[in-house]
Amino acid sequence: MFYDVKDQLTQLIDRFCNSRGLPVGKVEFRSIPFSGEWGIAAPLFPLAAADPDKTLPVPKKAQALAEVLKDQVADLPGFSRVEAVRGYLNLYFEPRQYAERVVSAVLKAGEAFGTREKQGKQVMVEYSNPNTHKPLHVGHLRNVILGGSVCNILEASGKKVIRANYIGDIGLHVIKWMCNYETFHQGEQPGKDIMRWMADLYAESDRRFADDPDFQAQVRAYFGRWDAGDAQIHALWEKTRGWSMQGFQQVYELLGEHFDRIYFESDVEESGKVLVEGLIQSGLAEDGRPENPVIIDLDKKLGTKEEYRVAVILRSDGTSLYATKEIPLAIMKFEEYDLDQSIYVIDVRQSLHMKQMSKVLELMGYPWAGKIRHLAYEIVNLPGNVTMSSRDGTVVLLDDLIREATQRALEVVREKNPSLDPEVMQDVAEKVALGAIKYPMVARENTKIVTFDWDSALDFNGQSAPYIQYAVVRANSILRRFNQPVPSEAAFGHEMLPVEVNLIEKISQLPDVILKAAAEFKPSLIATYAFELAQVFNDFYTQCPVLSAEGSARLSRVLLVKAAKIALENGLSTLGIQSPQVM
RNA sequence: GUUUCCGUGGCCUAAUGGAUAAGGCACUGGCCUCCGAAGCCAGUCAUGUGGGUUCGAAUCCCACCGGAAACACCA
Repeated sequence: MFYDVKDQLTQLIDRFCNSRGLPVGKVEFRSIPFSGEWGIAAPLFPLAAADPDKTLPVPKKAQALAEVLKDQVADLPGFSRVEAVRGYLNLYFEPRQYAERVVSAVLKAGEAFGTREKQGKQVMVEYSNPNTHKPLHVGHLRNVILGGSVCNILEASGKKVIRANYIGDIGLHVIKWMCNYETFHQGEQPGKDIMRWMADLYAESDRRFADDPDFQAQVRAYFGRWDAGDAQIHALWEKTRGWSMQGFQQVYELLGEHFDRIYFESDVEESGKVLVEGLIQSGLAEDGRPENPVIIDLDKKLGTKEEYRVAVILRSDGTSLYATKEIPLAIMKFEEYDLDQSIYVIDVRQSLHMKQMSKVLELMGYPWAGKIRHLAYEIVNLPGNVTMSSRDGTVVLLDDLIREATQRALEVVREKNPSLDPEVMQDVAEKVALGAIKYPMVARENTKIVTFDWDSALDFNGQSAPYIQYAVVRANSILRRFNQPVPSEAAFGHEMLPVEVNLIEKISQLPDVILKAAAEFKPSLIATYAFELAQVFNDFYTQCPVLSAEGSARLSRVLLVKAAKIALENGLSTLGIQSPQVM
């Protein structure tokens, strides 16, 4: 916030540098540690190091520069105090003015606080990418929450975002499911809980396929009929895929996710095969059929060594692969939309494939190939660094997790707040449970493995979404008791406590945090910020009376509480986490 | 073998190259006649190893150690 103040300062420092023959642009601002008093600091070491006059060591030179600059900036308006300490020029804001500016800006912007005007071209983010006929597990959750959150953050930073979902609706897993269904569950219909039903049948077909050679043979025959275009099987496929999509839709609604464009794997299979033929014609791809697959030897083409390896783009029997379909999909995206960036939220294990794909597109001559970006994230493991495996039955199904967490949250709400209306209770429990589940998925860096364990997933204390939500509820409680309309212009005439200043400072950081998170595709920055803001708010809450405050402090603090609540809610919402008003 | 990612207290995590490395969990002890105790306060404990770059390194570079992953027909 308050770039104008920083601009003024920068100009002043630049003029100073010019007059002294020092390089311009060496001075950046950061905040002063050890708060209590709000201000910005300029470390002068880079400037000191750039000074051609080397008679003084850098730290001493920095201190000398700070002292000279201190006098120059002494009469800038809006600052209460300037000091030169250990090579830093520290400027302390006039606290009242500062408080009024921050709080008024937040109250005025409301839900839009922290978001920027739309600017620039649109960005597509592909995420979620589930397979039909299969259950969703905690690994899928990280993808959905990370992808959705990145979309929210990009939107808040001013980008137009297209949310894309690429559905795996064909392949062996689908054939297995249908073959099992037709043989053992002919005519059955999904109940209300479609995902659970589909998942149970998938597990059953998977088990049969692994254990029963007869069933395996049956599935192979079934696959043959599918390939031959059997009308009955295709009709069943359409129907069962529809069930799966309905199930996904239920989950997305529960998670608060939506998509603007859905691509199906089946849509790009044929065009992929056609493209492969073209690649063979143009000499980029080598056709090794019938013994070997169709490949592109990228290292050979590029003269690199063990860097791009060999991309296999069509099986030796002519059937399609992952890579076969990725190429037409990427093209389709750029044909349909004028994109500034095409982002793929896909786990880190596919890094080489993503690298190969964008290189192939580049070699094919598409000028936009460089706009493709793989947003890699690490997988979700179990304690002891155990990978979840459906074969070992160690996967944690999303369904079970949500159910369990909601149940647990409901018990806690009932215990903490027994007088609530049962419907409100249920609503609160869902928001708390979903928040608790989502938060760990975005609270660590994308490249770090998330370890899932039931204890911490169901723990609503400490650094967690419920902790942050609780701060919102406390703030709301004060506002409810205040029970008067809150003006959007703040005035701070009273002597402020350090906790108040800290809170204001933290609130003011949200816009910058969002911009940084957007630039780096890191929701974790906001997750950390929101928690810290909640901590500072709790500090304020325990140390600073609001409704019982004397004189003008009362209204000022009410306004501050409102501003804090807005910042907390806006931070959470970019993470896809809702804020209950009571809990 | 090649490449990528990770390594911070007992466990998990944070820190635009900048000031005294910040939190959470767990553990121990305290705090509800006072705006909601899902909270607050207090206490013990940390940058894998060795070099280098820099005025300054958890952060950048090199080597090594430890863990994970990818590397021609699964996605």
